[in-house]
Amino acid sequence: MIKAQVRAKVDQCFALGVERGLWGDAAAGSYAVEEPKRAGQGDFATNLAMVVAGREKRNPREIAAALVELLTDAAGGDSLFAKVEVAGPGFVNCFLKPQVWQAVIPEIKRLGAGFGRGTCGRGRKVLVEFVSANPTGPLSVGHGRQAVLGDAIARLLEATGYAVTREYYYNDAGRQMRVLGESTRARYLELLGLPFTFPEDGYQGEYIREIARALIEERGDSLKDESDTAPFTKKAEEVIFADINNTLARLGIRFDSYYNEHSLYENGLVDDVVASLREKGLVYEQEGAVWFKTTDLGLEQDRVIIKSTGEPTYRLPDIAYHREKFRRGFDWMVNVFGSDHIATVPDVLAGVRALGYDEGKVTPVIHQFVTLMRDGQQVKMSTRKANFVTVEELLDEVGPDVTRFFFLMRKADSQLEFDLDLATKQSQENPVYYVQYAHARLCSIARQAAEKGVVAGDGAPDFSLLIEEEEMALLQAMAGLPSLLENAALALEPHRIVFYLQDLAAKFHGYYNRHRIVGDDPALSRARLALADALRQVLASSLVLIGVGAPESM
RNA sequence: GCCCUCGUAGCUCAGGGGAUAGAGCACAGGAUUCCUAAUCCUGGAGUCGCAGGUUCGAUUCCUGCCGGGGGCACCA
Repeated sequence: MIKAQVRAKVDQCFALGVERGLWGDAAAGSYAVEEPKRAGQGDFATNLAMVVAGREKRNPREIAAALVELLTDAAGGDSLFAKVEVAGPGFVNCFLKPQVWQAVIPEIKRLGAGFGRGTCGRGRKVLVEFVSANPTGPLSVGHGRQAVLGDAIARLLEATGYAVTREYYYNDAGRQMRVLGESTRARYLELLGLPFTFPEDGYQGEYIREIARALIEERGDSLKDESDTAPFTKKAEEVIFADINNTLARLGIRFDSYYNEHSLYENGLVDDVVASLREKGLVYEQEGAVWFKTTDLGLEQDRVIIKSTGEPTYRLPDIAYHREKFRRGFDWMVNVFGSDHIATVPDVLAGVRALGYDEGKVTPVIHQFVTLMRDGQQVKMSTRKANFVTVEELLDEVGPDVTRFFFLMRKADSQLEFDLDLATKQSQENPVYYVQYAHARLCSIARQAAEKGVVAGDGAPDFSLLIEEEEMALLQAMAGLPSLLENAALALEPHRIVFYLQDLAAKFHGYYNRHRIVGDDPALSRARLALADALRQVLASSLVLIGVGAPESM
């Protein structure tokens, strides 16, 4: 990694300065090496001198000058640097020799799809829990965002050396499912022309009717006198789960495990949590309910964990579930969910802490809502009335690539406005096609070159011919993938990949329009072709990270 | 009332203790005898919500206020 090399050089010179008494070591670790935003400010810059000056009340530019001397001296003949200079209030700007950047091409060629991937996860086990929608209806666009976000986070972690498990947690018992069964029975009776009562808070979607219809086809009216809702619930769950999984499959999402809340009860793990908490004096009874004394754990109010009806609230199995995650040996647990569930976090973490586990290993990723825009108007959605837009419909309309890309265009914290007008555009300003087109264009160039008998691999391309401004910019952008990927993974922020792709595609399209890749000069053509091939690889690898296709032609 | 989150260009959003704050869309004009014009180039636009504080330096960190969203159930 080039940045790491520069960083190492700067660290080395900082230490050398300490050794020689040029400055103290108080600034160790608190200065930065970064890419300046502006052209002319070098490939990398460090604020070391300003940090030192701040601590020692000295003139930053003087310290910067001393640092420049060290960097140029210590560097010696085979230095990374072409030029190092003091700039602005005391920045030290480093200009790298072109060959340092040019060397990224053979590096990419050598590593192929592995370029950019890292090992900072060191094989640690991480559990990414997402979607976790109960099987009561089709996935809504909110679930869609979460599904895509969770999967992309999982991909980032895999690409940085973590052993990832994707898990879907669900509950197929309880009130919601009962209501689902009752709703299905009501539709069943309705379709048979029999008297029925639809539950007040029932599920009104058309999909319930379809399930009832399927039930009639299978079993006729044999269930008309059934007082138990179980057969209805069972059928509904079956159909809905199949539907959800089908939608997820269309998005390219596969789970490694489905964790059923019910199993926690069957194995006595829920009771066990209550017993453990009770032992620690964190549980008490009041008004027929069982309370968790979260105020003892620094929270504002105590919470009911078992209702007076004897049914646990969602908190209790959630705590038990999280304890199981720890027991299953995960080093890190990432929970992705919508901001409407934000309130559950502190209670569950308090439970985890109370049971003696390190809550620091649990990282919640909370995403804000999605609003759909069509014709400049917000599409009104209401789950209860079932006039919401499903992921399925979205996929029918714009396809999986656009769906995934758009859901990842914003950081999780931001509300996401999904512009259907833009998303359905088959051309021009649709950012998905913009990026994919760059990839397709590169493939096309390679095809054309092959026809003409020019191949990047012919002989050893002379990369020193790649000295155009646009070429340097592309090389630098490509070289930045490893650190970008690592940072995005650690921050659990896949949107950074989307911005990276758009930037890379823009740089390429600009380059393409200005310079001919396969031209009259064979040596230059080979070098540029090698650059194009590396770029194609980087685009493809980055697209894989967000689960979007890399078409070879469009 | 309390908690979380967001507030950056006309719109949608990146960025982030430092050097002239970015992109896309929208708008206006221009580019193709040549590797895909699903492309490129040029143009304008912002007191980075407001007010204090910390700092050599704040749009970035802290506090308060204002505004949008979400939450504060014996729903999940």
